[in-house]
Amino acid sequence: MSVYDTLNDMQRDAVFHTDGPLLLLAGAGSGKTRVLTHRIAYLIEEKGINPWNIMAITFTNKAAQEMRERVDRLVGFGSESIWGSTFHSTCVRILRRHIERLGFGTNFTIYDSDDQKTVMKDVCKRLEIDTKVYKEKMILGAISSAKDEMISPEEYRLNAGGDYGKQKIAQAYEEYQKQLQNSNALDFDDLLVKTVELFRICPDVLDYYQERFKYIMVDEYQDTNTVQFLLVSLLASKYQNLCVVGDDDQSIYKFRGANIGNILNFEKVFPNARTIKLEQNYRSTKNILNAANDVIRNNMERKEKRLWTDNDEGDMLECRQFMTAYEEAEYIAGDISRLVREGEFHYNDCAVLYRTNAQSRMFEEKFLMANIPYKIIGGINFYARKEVKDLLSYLKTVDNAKDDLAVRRIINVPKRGIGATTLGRVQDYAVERGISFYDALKEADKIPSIGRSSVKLAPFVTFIQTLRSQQEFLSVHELLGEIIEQTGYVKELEAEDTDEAKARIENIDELITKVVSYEESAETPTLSGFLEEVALVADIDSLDEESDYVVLMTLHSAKGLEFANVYMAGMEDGIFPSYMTTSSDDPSDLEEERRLCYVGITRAMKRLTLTSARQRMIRGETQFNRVSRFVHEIPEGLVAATNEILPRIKEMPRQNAFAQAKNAFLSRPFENKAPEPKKGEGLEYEVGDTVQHIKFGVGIVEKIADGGRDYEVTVNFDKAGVKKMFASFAKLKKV
DNA sequence: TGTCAAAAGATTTTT
DNA sequence: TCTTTTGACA
Repeated sequence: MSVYDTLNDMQRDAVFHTDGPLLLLAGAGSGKTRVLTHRIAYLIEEKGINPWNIMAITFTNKAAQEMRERVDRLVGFGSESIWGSTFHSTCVRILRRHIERLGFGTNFTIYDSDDQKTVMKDVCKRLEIDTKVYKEKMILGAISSAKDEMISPEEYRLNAGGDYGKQKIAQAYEEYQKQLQNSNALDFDDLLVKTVELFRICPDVLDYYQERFKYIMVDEYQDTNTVQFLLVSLLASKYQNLCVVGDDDQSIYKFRGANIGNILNFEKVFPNARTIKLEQNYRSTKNILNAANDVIRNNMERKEKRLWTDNDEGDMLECRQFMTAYEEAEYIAGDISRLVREGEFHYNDCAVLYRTNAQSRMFEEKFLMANIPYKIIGGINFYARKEVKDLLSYLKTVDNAKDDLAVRRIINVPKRGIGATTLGRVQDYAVERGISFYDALKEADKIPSIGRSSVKLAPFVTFIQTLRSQQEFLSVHELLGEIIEQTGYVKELEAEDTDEAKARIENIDELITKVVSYEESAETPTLSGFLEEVALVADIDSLDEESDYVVLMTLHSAKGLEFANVYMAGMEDGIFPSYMTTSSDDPSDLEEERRLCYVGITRAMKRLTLTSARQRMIRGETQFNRVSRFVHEIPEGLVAATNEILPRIKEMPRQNAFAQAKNAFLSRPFENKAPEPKKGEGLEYEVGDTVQHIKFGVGIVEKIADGGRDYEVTVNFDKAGVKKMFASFAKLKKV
């Protein structure tokens, strides 16, 4: 009996197929993590591969950590030398060693989206781009998409042709890259782009990593974009030992450049690739899985497959509509309280999933009132909060004074009486001489236009220089402490004495905790090391299964997780699927939403509740929404409770909203206004048969007529008399 | 240079 | 609705 005997045939196939390219199409809950960990274990134990030669790319840092732990349990050694991380952190690690070949310093900083926006604002000002016409965000979006496809500024300009707008973007793109280079900074996309560039320009470096990563595994492959694909194929091109795991039905990041072609064309790029499908689900009950299957079935662009499970039928799905989002949240809070009280679930078995982060607020409020421990994942990244970023900027300035953004962010925090005019003059001086902003500050007394303002700048420079000189004998948390002390940052907040200020102090305390725990866990803790770790953590990485709390997050964040008891909230047309996709003329947008719904449903192991509200406040306006079309795609037979709304109306809708409101009130779950044609399947009864109807009772079929898309059935009911109805709608059962 | 109020913008999802 | 940005004024 070996550990591999517990796998099913398909899984075992995948584990034993170690050499040559392998495409693993793994449905939701089909045990792909098990396959990956066993595969790694097999490589190490049976094939004698050095763990050092194995690379596993996962979607989050947490997933990588988990994988390592599980391999450790199987093999007992070597798991720590497996290279397991996300695409982004992999690239950072490589670039820290070799980026000098591309003209950057190895201590480059990583710009987050806030930083990007600041740079872009500056670029627009410099190029005199009217940001009312070309929004910074839109330009950045265009640049990001270009980078996803490895399009350089020059190429972008050439592709733009005579299009004035695109020419402008090309200009901005070029200038933006120049600015980043000057600041020795890379944005998220650059991490990938520069790594591919590095491999292309330096075959010796590529060769080194090809030798290093003889066995490569990529998880969540359906969400990789073109650059990521290039990166992987470059690395794998020598030994071809590449195993990618994905599920086209769970591709939910197209908006971020994910290229589903990476899955669909895998066999073309690697002609001798083997494909293995995992279709047995081990996670969910039959009812939940069937619901998921019936929803995803409506997508046209997909590889046909149907997951199955040996698990029990399980409970029916719950489906509830409420008057307001308020009541919806109250119900979910109450339901969780009840289930925990009755001992059926723990808090950490429960998750509330929603489409947009904004929806979390209501739940937070209700959970607080109901005394339910909870954790919200996502929203504003911890490290993006103002107070945290301020302090990090100090650390960054000490670490790498080329990071102009960090320097400029903190130069007047706390207030040092340094204004925009002075900063502009320093900036001009820096540009003139081709030196960094900070270096210009150091020479402030030599800048003639500044005059007496240089007196204000000097203490700042001295402060940073002092910290730098102390850096070698201070630990990171001592350094941070010094900054907080010297700047009086916390003192200032304490003086404010507002709830908001208190929350900020808490965040700062948490930052200190994070620094300390970094120093405890890292082998050789350094300032740069800490800053690097911080730049790439996702909120989801902080999720911990040990703590007993309910998790609240977006459907996107939920990918790859599972919970015994799942609530999908805000199941309303216009929310989910979002208004943007329902009004889009590209039907594939809606299909992505449906995949997101599929991801949501398949997170649930035992119990799934879908909720919606008839009226909901959005941006200060009351909206009336119908129950989501996705809910209608779930067969009635799988659902227990449906619409239990009491017809009480708290306030009359405004006149102009009346028609909209009427529509919403008229819509009920499961009353499909356009029933799915099920003609092809035929009917289980014919003329003369006795049938059962859910409402009208027993009757005899008198006539079946071809009604075009559906059959029109005439039935003479014992009690209700003769009725005409559509077959797929009436759901008649033969008795 | 700093403060306050008005105006604009946002809400689709994220490394 | 709530937050962020802008602009006027002290």
